Amino acid sequence: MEAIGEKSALGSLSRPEARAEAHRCGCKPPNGLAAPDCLECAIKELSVCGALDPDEFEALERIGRSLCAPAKTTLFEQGREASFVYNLTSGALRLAKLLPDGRRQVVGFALPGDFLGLALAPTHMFTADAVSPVKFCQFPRASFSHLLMSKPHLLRRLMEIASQELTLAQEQMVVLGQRSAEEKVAAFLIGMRERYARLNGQCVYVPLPMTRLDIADYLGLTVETVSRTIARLAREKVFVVVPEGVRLLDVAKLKRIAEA
Amino acid sequence: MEAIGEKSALGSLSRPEARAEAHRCGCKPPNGLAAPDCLECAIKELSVCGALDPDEFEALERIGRSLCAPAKTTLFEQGREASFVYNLTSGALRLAKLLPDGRRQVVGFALPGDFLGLALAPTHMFTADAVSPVKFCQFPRASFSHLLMSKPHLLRRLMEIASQELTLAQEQMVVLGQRSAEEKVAAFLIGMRERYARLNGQCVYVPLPMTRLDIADYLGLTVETVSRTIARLAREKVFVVVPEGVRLLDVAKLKRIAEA
DNA sequence: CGATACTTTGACCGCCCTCAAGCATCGTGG
DNA sequence: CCACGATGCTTGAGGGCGGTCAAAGTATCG
Repeated sequence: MEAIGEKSALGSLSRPEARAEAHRCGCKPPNGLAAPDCLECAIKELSVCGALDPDEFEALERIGRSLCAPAKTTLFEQGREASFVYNLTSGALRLAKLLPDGRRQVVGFALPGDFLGLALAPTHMFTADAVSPVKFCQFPRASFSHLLMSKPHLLRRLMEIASQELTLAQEQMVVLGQRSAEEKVAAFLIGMRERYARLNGQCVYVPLPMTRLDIADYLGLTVETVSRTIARLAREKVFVVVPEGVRLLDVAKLKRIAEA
Repeated sequence: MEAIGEKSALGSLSRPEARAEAHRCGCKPPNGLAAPDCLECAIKELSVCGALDPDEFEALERIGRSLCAPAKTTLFEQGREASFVYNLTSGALRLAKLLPDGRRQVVGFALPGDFLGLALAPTHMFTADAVSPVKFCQFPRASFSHLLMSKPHLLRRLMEIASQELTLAQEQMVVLGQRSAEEKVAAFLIGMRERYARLNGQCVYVPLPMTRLDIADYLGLTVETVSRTIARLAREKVFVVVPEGVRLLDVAKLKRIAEA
C-alpha cells in the first residue's frame, strides 16, 4: 500500500489501485481541491466547527482544504507523521490498529462530523481508510495547533470532543471485555443507529458501509461469528438484512440484547 | 454501599465499613483535610499541574483540598453527580464500569499523578475505588472548569492528557479485542511496569496493589484464568510472585509475549 | 464473463469459562 | 493467644462459546 502524493497537493492520500479520483468520487473541481465553505457546511453544528464565530470560520477556511476520495483510500497510516488533522463531512472511515502478526483492531468508525487528530501526537496512532466514498476537510496540523492557542473556544470544544471520545472508548472496553458475541453485535447496531440518528434523524434503516470483517475486527470476533450472529438475529425477526445495512424490525428486543 | 458525608466537608467519600479514617490512613491533620501544598508536591511535573506558573499554583491551592483515605474507599460512583475533579498523589484507584447484571469492566487503574474528571460530564462515567490507601487533591468541578477558561495553558495541558488517555484506551481495545489470555497478562504487567517506572524509576519489581479479580475484570478474563496464567509465567521463570506484586526475571521474554 | 472480494454455512476443535474445592492471609473478638 | 470468618488466591475437572478450517454462494468490476 504505497502512499501516492505524499509531496503532492493532496497531502498523504494513497490508494491500493490508482488514479482517476476526479470522476470516481464526482467532485468538482477534480479531487475536490478547494477551500472549504464552512458557512454552507451541512454538519458544522455537529462538529468541532460548531463552537466558532463567523470570523473564526474564516480563519479555518484559510488554513484548510476540502477534499474527497473514493472508497478504499487510505487517508493516513499508523506510525506515519501526522501532517494534517481532518474533519469528515461525508461517507465513513475505518480507524484501525494493526499488530505485527497481521491481527487488526478497529478502534472506531468515523462518520460525518467526526474529527480526526485528537491525539495531538506527532505520528498517527491508527490507520484511517475510507469504507465508502468520502468528503472531508484537511488542515495542516501545525496551523491548526497554532489556531487552537489563539481560540480558547475552539480548544474547549476540542476538549469536549476528546472527553466524549474517551467516554465512548471506555464503553467499547465494556463491550470488548464483558459481552457475548450476540451482545456485541447488538450493541454495535444500536450504536450505529444512534450515530446515524444524530445525522439523518431516527430511522429503522441502519447503514453499514463497512464489511463484516471490519465489524468483526471492531468487536473482537471473527467474520464467521459476526455473519452467523447477524443471520440468527435476522432469523429471529429482529431485523432484515438489506444491501449496505439492516432494517430494524424489533428495536426494543435489539436494545434489550445490547444492554443486557 | 452508602455514601457518608455527601454533604460533609469531605465531599462524596464513602466506605463500606465506617469511621476512623484519620489514624488508619495516617494523615495529619485528620483526614488530611488541608489546602494542598502544590509547590512541595512530589509528582507535580508528571501531572496536570506540570504546566502551571507559581501564581497559577496559588489559584489551584485556593480552590482545592488535599485529602486521604484508606483502601476500599469509594471516591465517587458511576452515575452520581460529578461535584469534584481529582488528582491522585499517592496510592492506586480502580476505575470500573458496572453492568446491570453484575458484570464489571475495569476501565483503568489510576496511579499517582493521574487526573480524574477528564470526561467533563455532569455525572461520573465510572466508579473509583481505592485499592490501597490513597492521597489525592480534590477540586470543585465548577471552580476548576471556570479556572480552565481563564488559563489556556491549563486547558491545553488537560487536552494533552485527555488525548494521551484516549490513545491508551485505544491500546487497551487492542488488548481486549485481539490478544490471548497470556498476551493480556503480559501486556498488563509491562504496562504497569512502565507506569511505575515514570514514578519511581525503572525497576524489576512491579507493584500490583489490585486483586486478581480486578486484573481479570480489566483484561476481560476470569480470576481463574489470570491466576493460572500468572502461575504458568512464574513456572516459566518470567517472574516470581511476591507480596503485592511480581519481581521480573526475564523482561525481554515478557515484552516478547506482550507485543506478539 | 472471469477474477476478485465479500458473505454465508457447516464440521470440528481448543481456549477460556464454569463449577468446585482447598489453601493462605488477615483482621476481629473471645 | 488462638479460633473464626471473611477475603483472596490457587488448582483441578469438565463443558461451551467462539475460533479455525474448508467450501460454496453472491456481488462487483474490469
